[in-house]
Amino acid sequence: MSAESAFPPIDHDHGRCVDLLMSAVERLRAEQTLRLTPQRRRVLEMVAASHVALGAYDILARLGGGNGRPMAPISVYRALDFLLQHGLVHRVESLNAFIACTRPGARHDALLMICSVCRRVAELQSPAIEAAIAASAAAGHFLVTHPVVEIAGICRVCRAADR
Amino acid sequence: MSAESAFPPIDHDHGRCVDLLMSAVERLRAEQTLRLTPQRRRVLEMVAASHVALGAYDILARLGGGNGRPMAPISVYRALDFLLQHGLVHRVESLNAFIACTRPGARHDALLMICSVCRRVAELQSPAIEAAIAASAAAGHFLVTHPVVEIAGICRVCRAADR
DNA sequence: GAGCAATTGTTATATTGTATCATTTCTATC
DNA sequence: GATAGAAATGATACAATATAACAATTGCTC
Repeated sequence: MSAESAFPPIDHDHGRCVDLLMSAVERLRAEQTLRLTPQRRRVLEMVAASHVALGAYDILARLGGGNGRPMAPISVYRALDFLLQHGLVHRVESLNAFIACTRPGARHDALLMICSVCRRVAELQSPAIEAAIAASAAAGHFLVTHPVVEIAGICRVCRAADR
Repeated sequence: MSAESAFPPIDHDHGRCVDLLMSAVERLRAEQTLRLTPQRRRVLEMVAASHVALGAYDILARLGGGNGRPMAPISVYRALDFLLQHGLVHRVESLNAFIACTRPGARHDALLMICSVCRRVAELQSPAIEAAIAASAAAGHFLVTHPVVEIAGICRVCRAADR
């Protein structure tokens, strides 16, 4: 996702975002062993449907009236763990929340920008940041397993709206 | 703190680390309005005494037998908030925990490396990482207020011990 | 359809963090 | 030193996030 499209207008057609993600997931599923059960799919769709990071209990609340009785928290966490492991969602550590991955299939660490006004989270691509982290780590003989980069601030849309 | 000294030997003289921090804090306090009350000081010393990030409830447990009855959680959080605001500790988002700042006085965002083996956390200085983040943000017209960088991995000491 | 692994259900509980209002302590000023 | 306002702390309750443990079910393979 380019820097310019990272924070789309608030009222854009978000259905397209979801469709893009789900079709990417379909491709993955067709190719191989991705057991995307109905529950997992519902959680993924829920996360994908939001540009705002959702907490596990947000998801839980919105899934309530699905089939029968509401899911237990542990079930949501289990679904999220699965989705995390398969690179379909990212955990936002500084929010204790989750956001859909914009590049499913390409397993990667996430660089996130988090708008403190509209609360939306955008995924960023930056070889420069990754390289700088790798260089620092190497200098300290530190073996990187999972870099977390979460940049809090104000997105271009909210900055523009503030004038 | 240089990359080489970021993760000192496990058995180094950690008293020196604490002393260095506390004397830096003393200087701050002498210079100006830093109301370092006994409670706040005890929490700071507790955090400074550990290379491992401490959760609020860890601190709570260790402070128990101080004066009279144990502190309430809210008191620990209040002390931590104060210390955060004055740049004496950093919050480790991915651990829900806190680590002493190694450069008190110089208000700054923290770049952290977190060893998943020994659980120690080291603060890193890297203009390159900061510049790369600033550049990415600028490209996306994103106004950075608080960059979070927490690099999980294995420190040089634990890597060496693993051979 | 029998056996095994993976998933989900159920219940309970652990961990992390805040809200609210009362009380105490500190500081500045008279 | 008395005193009033601000800052800090105490006390109680509760909210929000996350996991443990074990039972039941589903799906896959033979």
